[in-house]
Amino acid sequence: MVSSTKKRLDSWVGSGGRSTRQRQLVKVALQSAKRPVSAQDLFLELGTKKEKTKVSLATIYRTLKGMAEAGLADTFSQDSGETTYLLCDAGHHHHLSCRVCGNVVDIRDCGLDSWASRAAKIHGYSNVEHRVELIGTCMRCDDAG
Amino acid sequence: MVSSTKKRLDSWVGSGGRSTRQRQLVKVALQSAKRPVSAQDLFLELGTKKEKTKVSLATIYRTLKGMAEAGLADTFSQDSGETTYLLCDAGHHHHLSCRVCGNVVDIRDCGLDSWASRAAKIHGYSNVEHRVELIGTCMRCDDAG
DNA sequence: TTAATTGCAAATCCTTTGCAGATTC
DNA sequence: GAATCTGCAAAGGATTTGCAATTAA
Repeated sequence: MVSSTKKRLDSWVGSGGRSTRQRQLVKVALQSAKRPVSAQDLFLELGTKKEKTKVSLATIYRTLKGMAEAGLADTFSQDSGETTYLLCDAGHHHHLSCRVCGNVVDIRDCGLDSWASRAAKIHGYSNVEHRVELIGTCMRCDDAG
Repeated sequence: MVSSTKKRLDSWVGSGGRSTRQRQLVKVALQSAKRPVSAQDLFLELGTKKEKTKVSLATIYRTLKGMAEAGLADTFSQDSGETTYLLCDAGHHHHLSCRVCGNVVDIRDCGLDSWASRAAKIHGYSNVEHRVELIGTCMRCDDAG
C-alpha cells in the first residue's frame, strides 16, 4: 500500500521563497532519485557525503513539505508510517512502480475519466476524481529474478 | 489522499483466536460504521457508552491490526497520519468515497485489468496489480450542498 | 490448568515547533 | 537591515511493546 497526493499552492518556491544551500541540496538529491524517498533517507544520504552537504532533519522535512505543497513533488504514505516524496511534473498522472526495486514511471493520458464517472454515477456519486496506482515488476527485475 | 491495502492471513480470528468481550465490541463497532474509522475513534466511541464497553486503546490497536491482517478489514492512511479501518468482504474491489461525509461504497467488477496490463506493458512492466480510489460527492451531500 | 489476551505505562517512530543565531535579498 | 531560513532540542501524536494480572477454552 502506498498512496499519493498533490496540492497546488505556489507559495514557497514559486513566490517569496529563498534559494539556500540546503534547499538546493534537497532538490538535487530528490531529482537524482528514481524512486520515492523519505526525509530520513535524504538526511542520511546528504549527511554521508564527505563534503559540506549536511542538512538538518528539520530543514529537510520543511523543504519536502514545501515542495509537495508547491506541487513540485508527489507524496506517498508507506505502510511503515513514513512519507516519501518523488519529484514530478504537473498535471493529472498516475504512477507505475516496481514491486522489487521501487522504481517509478509516470502514466499520463490514463483515459479513465469516463470510466470513473460511469462507475460513480451508478452509485449516485457526482464530480468524481480518481487516483490509481499500478504495481508491477519492471523489465530489469523480471530478468534478474 | 488516502490509500488502502489488504493482506490475507488467517492467523488470528481464523485460527486460534479467542473470542473476548473486547474483540466483539470492536467488531460490532466496526460493522456499524459506514466509513473508515481510526483506533482513537473507536476508543472514544466505546469509552463513551455508559455500559461496560470500555476497551483499552492498546487492545483496539491490536484488534484492528489483527482484523486487517486477517483480511477482514481494509486500511486507509489518512493525511493526518492516522490509519483508519473499514470492514470489507474479500476479493478485488475498489472504494468510492464521498468527499463530504466520508461514506464509502464498494466498486466490484472494475474491469480494469486489461487496461492496467496494457498500460504497464508499454513501460516494460509485467505482472501488474492495480489499486483505485474514487472520490466524489454522494447524492445526499450533493443535495444538501 | 495454561496459553492467549488485556491494560497500563513506558517506549518508539516519524514529524512538527519554538527560538536564537545565521542568511539571503 | 529586515524578512526568511536553519539547526537544535523539546514537543507532539500515533502506534507499539513489556509485563503482570486476567480470562477463555
